[in-house]
Amino acid sequence: MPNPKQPTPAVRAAGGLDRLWRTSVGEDAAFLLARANALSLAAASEVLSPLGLKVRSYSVLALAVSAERPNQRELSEFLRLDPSQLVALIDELEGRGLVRREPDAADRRVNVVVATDAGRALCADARVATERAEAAAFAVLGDDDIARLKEHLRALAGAPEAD
Amino acid sequence: MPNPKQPTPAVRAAGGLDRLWRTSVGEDAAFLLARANALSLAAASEVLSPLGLKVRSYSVLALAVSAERPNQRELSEFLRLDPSQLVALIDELEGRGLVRREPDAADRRVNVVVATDAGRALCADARVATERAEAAAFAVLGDDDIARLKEHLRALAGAPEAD
DNA sequence: CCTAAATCATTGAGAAAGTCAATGATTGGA
DNA sequence: TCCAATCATTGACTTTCTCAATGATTTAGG
Repeated sequence: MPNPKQPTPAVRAAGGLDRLWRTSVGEDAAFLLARANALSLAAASEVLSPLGLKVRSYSVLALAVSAERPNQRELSEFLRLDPSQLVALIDELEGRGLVRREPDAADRRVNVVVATDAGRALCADARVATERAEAAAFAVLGDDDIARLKEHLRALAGAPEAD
Repeated sequence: MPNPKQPTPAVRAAGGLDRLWRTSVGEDAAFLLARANALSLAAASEVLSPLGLKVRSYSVLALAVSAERPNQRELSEFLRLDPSQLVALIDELEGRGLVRREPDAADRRVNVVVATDAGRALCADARVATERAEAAAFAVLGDDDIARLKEHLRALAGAPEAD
């Protein structure tokens, strides 16, 4: 039996990365957040790609589907994207007929981004796909853990207090 | 008093983005994760930049400081970076004398990445800076909420079970 | 042994994403 | 009416991501 004090080459080869988890980095909340995010992002990307969507374009589409009629600046701020990235994103969605730029009646500088019927349909599909993927990614946690986690993330993410 | 049924232009102009939080996107765990991560990343970047570090290089440095003597493949897997990105990252740290590539005695293909004394010193500074920033970013949560959140994130991030 | 397949670090190229400054149209306030 | 601010857009530039290919080395099978 190998000496457990020093990790043997065999241990290092096996499952393998556990010893790095024991470093300070593995305790760092920012790192955990980044890693969890990377995994969830990868899971979502995978199920969205057959629909011709990326996580980014899906976020825009989903907000365009909502009744809130967001404009580009609001999307930019909410999604933390540069306004110029929004332009490209919306150009692409609009080119595919999923979304429309509607001039704001009250302010002609502003474009409101609205989903078309095709956009709504695709968004619905995308939503069931990502919800399934999300459920799988979060399956390591129990339902009330997930609920608690979401509450905490909402607070961190700067969501307004629940009414 | 304006009719609360329809958001008035005044409301939309004010704090402003609350109504987007009420969409399905604002309930999506993946979105919350992404947004919380973006904020924590921005906070860390800000305090690291005066030290000449980015979040990426700090992660590598912190792991190089640990006693675990990670090699490049392990760093790549743990940090979810392409091996080629590690090369560039380590080149830069090594050029600044913060880190050293040591040939692995047991396998000559492998480089172990170890921090120099200068690297340890800088990492210590960076650590207090990021810990302070992290504390500020997580201050909206109470201490035991933070502990719970970290547990959940560890599970999501694929950390091994605690012993 | 010896060869074949696999692994590690590296290079390089091209796509995607992020950052920033400048512009034209429009609005709102002094 | 004029001036500063705001919105969407463009363009340039940097950084990051993703992939395929390579040389050195190790491992496994015959």
